[in-house]
Amino acid sequence: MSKTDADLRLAPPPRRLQAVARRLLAWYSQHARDLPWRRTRDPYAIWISEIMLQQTQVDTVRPYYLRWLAAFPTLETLATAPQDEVLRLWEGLGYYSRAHNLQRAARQVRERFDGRLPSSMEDLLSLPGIGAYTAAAIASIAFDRDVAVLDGNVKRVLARLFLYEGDVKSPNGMRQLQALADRLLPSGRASEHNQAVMDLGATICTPRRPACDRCPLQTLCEARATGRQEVLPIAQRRAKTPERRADIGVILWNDRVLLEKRSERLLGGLWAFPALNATSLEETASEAALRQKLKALLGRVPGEPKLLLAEIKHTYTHFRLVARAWLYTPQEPVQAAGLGAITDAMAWVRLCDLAGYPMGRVDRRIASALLSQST
DNA sequence: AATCCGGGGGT
DNA sequence: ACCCCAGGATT
Repeated sequence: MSKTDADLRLAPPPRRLQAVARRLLAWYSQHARDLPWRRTRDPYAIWISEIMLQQTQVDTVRPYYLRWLAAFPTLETLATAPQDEVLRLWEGLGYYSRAHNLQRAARQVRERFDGRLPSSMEDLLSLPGIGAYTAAAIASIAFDRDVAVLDGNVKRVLARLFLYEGDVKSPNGMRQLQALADRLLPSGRASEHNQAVMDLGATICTPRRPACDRCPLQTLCEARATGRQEVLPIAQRRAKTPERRADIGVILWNDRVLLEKRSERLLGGLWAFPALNATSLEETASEAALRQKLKALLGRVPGEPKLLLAEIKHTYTHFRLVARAWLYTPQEPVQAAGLGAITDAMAWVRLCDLAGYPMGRVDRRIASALLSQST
């Protein structure tokens, strides 16, 4: 294995690490944020918060966390909840596999660990949805284990503090920084220490325009000393997202609309209006092609679209979607053929019940447009 | 190692 | 328009 120049410099002496850790704890004792999941020692509640906080900011998570704990106060209530209810409470947070994995893990904990969340890294890592970061966070915060977390905040703080100029998102960068985080961890104080580094990254050592003048580590920071705090950490840029188009069918029959339950990985388990997605980047989806799909679903043609209900642009992680939602109001009864095709993955849903069906952003906005239009 | 997976917030 | 976020799973 070859080490890069960036790696070679990443070996601060123990004395300096100690000084950093000491100042961090002192700062945290005065400036810790008051967060709902810091008012509990319940491992289940801490687990929920950590899953919600994956790739999601504190202010976004806060209301979801409170609502979730009210609906599912214990691991047992989560394990036995209907999937639609779990997804409904997750709706809007994104990365819906997190919600699926939470419930799968809750059921595994019931079977394998007597209903109590395990405290060892090995057992935590064996649960779905729990990776290196989350296992370390739960082990340290809920169980006071001496393990160091490494998340986006920690990577940024360490890269600046110790002038790490490698790619912090590469496997090698992760390895180097995890080793450094491990060395920095003061024994017996993992919970406070980990949260201190993350709070510092979230409030002082921010991605842009860090507030070095308020930083407890300003005199110990190599990036600050060399004026590099705005350019570190270095991470590879993501490619530009392509654009895709879709035509979406809103079939209104009496006071009901047809929904499908998605089985794809994207938005899996959520309900959606029947859609025809363009298969290639250049191809334009068309209302005519959508009508063919709807005919297959209904067993008959849905008729001409009554109107273009909405045009919605939405950005996902890897593409931008431009979607047109067409409203169809078939005159002939569709239930004879339609209900024959109804499975667990399809439903004719009353307009007043739409809120109870978990959906992604695009379909929820279509549902809102439909509700405001039909009143 | 690269790609997929959402949605919101900040600049 | 672009980057970031208390990342993990899959290929």
